[in-house]
Amino acid sequence: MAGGTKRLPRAVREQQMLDAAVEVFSERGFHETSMDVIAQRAEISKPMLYLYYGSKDELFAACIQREGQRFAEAFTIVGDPHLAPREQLRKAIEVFLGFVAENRSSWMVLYRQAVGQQVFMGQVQSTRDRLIELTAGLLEHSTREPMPDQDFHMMAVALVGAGEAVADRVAGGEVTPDFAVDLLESLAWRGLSGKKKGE
Amino acid sequence: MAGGTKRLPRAVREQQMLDAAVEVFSERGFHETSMDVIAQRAEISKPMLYLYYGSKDELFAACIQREGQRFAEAFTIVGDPHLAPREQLRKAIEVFLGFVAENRSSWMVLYRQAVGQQVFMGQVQSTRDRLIELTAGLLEHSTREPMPDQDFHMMAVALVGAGEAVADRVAGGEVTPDFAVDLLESLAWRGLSGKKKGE
Amino acid sequence: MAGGTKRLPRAVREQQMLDAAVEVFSERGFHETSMDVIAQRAEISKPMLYLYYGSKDELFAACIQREGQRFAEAFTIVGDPHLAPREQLRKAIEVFLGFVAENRSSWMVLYRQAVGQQVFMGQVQSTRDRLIELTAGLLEHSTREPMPDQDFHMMAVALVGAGEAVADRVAGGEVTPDFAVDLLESLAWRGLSGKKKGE
Amino acid sequence: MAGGTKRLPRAVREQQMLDAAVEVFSERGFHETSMDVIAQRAEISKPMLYLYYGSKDELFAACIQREGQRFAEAFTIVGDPHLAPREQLRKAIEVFLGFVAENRSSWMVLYRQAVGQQVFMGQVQSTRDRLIELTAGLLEHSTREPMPDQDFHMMAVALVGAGEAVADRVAGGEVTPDFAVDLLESLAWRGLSGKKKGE
DNA sequence: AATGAATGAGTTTTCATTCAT
DNA sequence: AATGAATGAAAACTCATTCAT
Repeated sequence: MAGGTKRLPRAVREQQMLDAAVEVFSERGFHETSMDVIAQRAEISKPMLYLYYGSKDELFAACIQREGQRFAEAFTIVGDPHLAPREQLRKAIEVFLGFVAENRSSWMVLYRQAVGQQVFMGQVQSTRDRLIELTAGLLEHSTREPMPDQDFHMMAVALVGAGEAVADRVAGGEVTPDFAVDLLESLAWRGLSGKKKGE
Repeated sequence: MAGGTKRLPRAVREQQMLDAAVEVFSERGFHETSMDVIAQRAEISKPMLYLYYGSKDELFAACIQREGQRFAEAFTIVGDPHLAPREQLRKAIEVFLGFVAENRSSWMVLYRQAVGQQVFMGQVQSTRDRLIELTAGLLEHSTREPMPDQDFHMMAVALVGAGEAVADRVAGGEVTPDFAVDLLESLAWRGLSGKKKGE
Repeated sequence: MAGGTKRLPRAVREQQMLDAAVEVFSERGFHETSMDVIAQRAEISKPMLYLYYGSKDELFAACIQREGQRFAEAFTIVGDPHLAPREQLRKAIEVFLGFVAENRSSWMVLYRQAVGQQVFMGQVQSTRDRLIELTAGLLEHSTREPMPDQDFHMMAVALVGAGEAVADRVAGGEVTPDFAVDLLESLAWRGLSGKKKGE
Repeated sequence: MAGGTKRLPRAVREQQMLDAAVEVFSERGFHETSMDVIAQRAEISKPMLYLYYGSKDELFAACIQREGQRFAEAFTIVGDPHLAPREQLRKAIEVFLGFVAENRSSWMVLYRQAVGQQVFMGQVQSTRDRLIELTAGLLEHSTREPMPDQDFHMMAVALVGAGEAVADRVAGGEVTPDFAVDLLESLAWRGLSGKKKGE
């Protein structure tokens, strides 16, 4: 009878909770965040959190999961076979940095939070691996240079690493996504030898 | 039977403690590590830890500090003016990955641990920044392409990011340092356009 | 076997905890009392104490607060304007010593505990000050002697001090409240010059 | 050979330590004071403290002891049989408040510190008792009113209580010793009925 | 005579987690 | 379906106290 005790369908509640969790985790970090605070933010009681997610770890995992999902989905467009591989690579970089720029508070921080929590490293790595494989594939189709797969893979590792580093700066507002895209693309294709600003 | 409860001079104990701390922190992560465990590993009592380092945070900071120091020192060789800038860059990459390969359990993990602990980000960033500036300088002297400083800086950010990503793989034993050095150098100079294995 | 682990409404538990806390603090003193012991005495778990009161200091403050409150309330009767000032003063002394006699284990000891704990001195002094002002007012209206306010105030300080000292003896069972009331009243009015027992 | 390690005769060291201890205890309170700090202040090592005083409690006891002694000694003058009893009482009040005024940082605080530490209450009480007996004796010889000893004793309790309360104000600088002496003497002899300022 | 080095034993405090309603 | 009430378990930190030199 008292106000505020709504009966909501499960799916809605779940999202409401994840929203709150992502928010708080991203603001304060995993360990600094207590279940109390998440419950408060989600405007539900702690037992509800446990009913739906079982434990703090599982809740955090669910957060990474969902955000990773959204991230991955952003890349579906890249596979467009109408585009030349080079175009696809550029597109991929755009999508990546674009996503980061628009979701800094949620994804970037979750990402940076999850890294360093041994327990979740696996999940992060798996999201990252998907990105690396995607990149490796694009590289392979974009160049005539014949290289062993292994090389493409490691090159993709390096490029994604570069991308993440730059993404941090984008998220921090230190560079514009546009500038960063050019820079990364240029790095990928020509390294220092051919970088020409704005070209 | 265990190593003996000797009276050691302060300086020695300090290092002994840091050794243990670096070890445990690197194995379990900052939050998952209790002072109790560090004390056990160092074969001393908890109060000593506090006597010497004041708090868990300060102890961890001291770890980062020392390892960062060692890391930085490894680079002193790079400044050698007898070498051409390109040689210097290659040398720097070698040093970087070499250090990581030989200190995986301590530095790499500390590095990865410290990131994501808001409080220590500053310290990590400052070590990283030194590396970035060093790199930016090398880039600037290695190319004839005229670019704004800002561009060199961001390019260095990207390269260091790539280096860190590759370093993770080196630390994980997935690639040899040699291979990784070639790859990074190649990326830096020619990007994909000119990568030729073993060249 | 022990009193039962029931779910009690907040307000009830709060009092239960304060009761236990006052008891233990009064028996052992502030510093000698651990939260563990209070929790045991209250038959609840330590986290509850923290949930309700936040910290040991705050809990102790709450104790002083509540007991000070009860003490102050005992004096409401004194303000009765139907009584002559002299009657009021006597009444006040009666109330004061009566309260102490009946609440020795809680108030007197808290009072004596709180003094000497720098942090809580303020709170004690403020309760004491109320008493002093009350007394000063009564003195002022009870005598024809014109004196500066300052004098009444300091005289009240002295009388309250005398009252506290005697109260200690009352609390210790060394004198009866009745005897003590006569003595204090006599001291207040005539000093040694006119003390006549039972007059 | 290094400076500062003097060999001092036992008696000197003892006083040096007590001086430091009284100082620190009075500044910070018993529980808030650590042996470390006392040792530092005394410019000796902690083991010395233990060698000389055995334990923190014993050290504090020694502090009270010494200060109580000094206090008691101040009263030797009072016993002067050349003076009339009334004069002696006035003198006693003067001595008491004078002592407090000049030793506030040491004695007053120790006094206020010791009260409330159950363990030392006994010692404080015994110093206080000496004062009360002294006072009771003076009262008995100062008045013609015949009263049971018990009455004199309790009257002395009250007066000493008043004295202590006023002493606090003197120590706090809220009143001058002179004013306070008049007030207390007046209270003792005439109560409110006859107080005449400056008379 | 004197001390730097070392610790056992507690204390407060904080959470993730679960009943009982 | 939902929650206020409750706790077990552990972590950081402190201090009086004692060796070994």
